[in-house]
Amino acid sequence: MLSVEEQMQYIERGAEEIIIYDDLKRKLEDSIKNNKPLRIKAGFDPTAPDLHLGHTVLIQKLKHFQDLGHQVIFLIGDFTGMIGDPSGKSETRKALTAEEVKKNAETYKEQVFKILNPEKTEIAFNSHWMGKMTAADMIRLSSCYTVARMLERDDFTKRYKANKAIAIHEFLYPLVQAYDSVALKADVELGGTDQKFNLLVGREIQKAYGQKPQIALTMPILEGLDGVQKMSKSLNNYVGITENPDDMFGKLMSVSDDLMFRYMLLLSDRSMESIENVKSDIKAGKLHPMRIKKDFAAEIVERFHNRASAENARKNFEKVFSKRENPDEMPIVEYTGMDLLKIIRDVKFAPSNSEARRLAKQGAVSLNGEKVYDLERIPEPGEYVLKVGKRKFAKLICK
RNA sequence: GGGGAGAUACCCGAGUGGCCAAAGGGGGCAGACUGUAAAUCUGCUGGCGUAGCCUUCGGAGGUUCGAAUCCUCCUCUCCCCA
Repeated sequence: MLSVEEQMQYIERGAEEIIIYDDLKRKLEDSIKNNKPLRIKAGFDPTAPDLHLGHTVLIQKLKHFQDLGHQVIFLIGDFTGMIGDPSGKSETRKALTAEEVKKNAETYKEQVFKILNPEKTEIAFNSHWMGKMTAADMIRLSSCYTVARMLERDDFTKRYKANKAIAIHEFLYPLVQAYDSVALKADVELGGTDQKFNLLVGREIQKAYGQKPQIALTMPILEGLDGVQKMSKSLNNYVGITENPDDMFGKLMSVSDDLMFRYMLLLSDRSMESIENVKSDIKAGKLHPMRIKKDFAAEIVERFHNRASAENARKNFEKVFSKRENPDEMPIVEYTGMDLLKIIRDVKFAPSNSEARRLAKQGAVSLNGEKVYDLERIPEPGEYVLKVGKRKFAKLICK
């Protein structure tokens, strides 16, 4: 086992904040002394089973702990998921059934184990203990925390001040999450910076239940492809880890140069130093940012797929976007006597006729490279490449 | 329990009887430019057989030639007082 200092160095890397730093050292010391691994908890919401790169920031940190020989606990918040959380700015989350949760959990495992070692990972569902909790238990739990302290949470304060609704059960969620730490006897809980409050509540509740408070370790929130808002599925600015190589590569290439460095810091294993070097080389004109970006995109694709598909994605990208050629592979569709409008609708290149007409009007529709404005037209029999917008291609066979 | 304010398209938000498919911004999409960068510029952004028609302004009724706008009831949210 590595020394405390060595472990700390590894743990600290990329972390936003560690509360309380010195306590973590102490826990590590004890762990070494007693040859007892620390219990590292991270919770995930089962409502969105598709993980994206934003989640992987946290999962990689879990992996670091795992590499150091600690016990990683992957907690699935199925209890909360089954209740459904109508809060927040995003649309109402619907309550999930037990089956859905189970299915989502399976998907989760599949994805997470691309990074974590399944043999060494403990998977927990909070319904195991939350489901058994009685109303009396819940009230007892609630009594451990005050409204004033609850309102310290940033988003609660904001919504409160902005006269937005806060439902009572939203106050309960942090408590439930905190109680998970009690049930799991967590030594450390990981979360994004947006989880800081909840992680801290965990400390308080653990104390109230006679446990030593966990260490709260926060990781930065990864910005989405827009570079401003956090990466999330609902904002559609994400790169899913199960996406196909071409999309993954393309999305990573569409990112701004500044964001690329940020991604490198949080998603790659490159050292801070090497990232700084690349940055200054680009500034000095020694390196072309596009080259670096391609290498980086390939690196990520390789992690979730393999080397061959990463290289293939790079080639496809260069072909379609750099050289403006057609991709090697595209869906083949066959029609007889159908006009373009219907064809475009049929291949789902446009969600409505109006939208298809709009696209044509704007010069976004082309057949064999020639722009088409009249969608009523029925193509002569033959083979065409139909292109709509920048990235929708189909091989069209008309009879 | 009492009093008041409010619910508008993906989001924010203007609109208080016809000129409203509904200003403006954000987002999104498309085109130009490029490194598919970013930034910028331009256009589009409910649906349909695009002439014109149909459905939309929390929900249900009503008044009116005509309602997002007026009335009644309902649902939900916020504020103040208790």
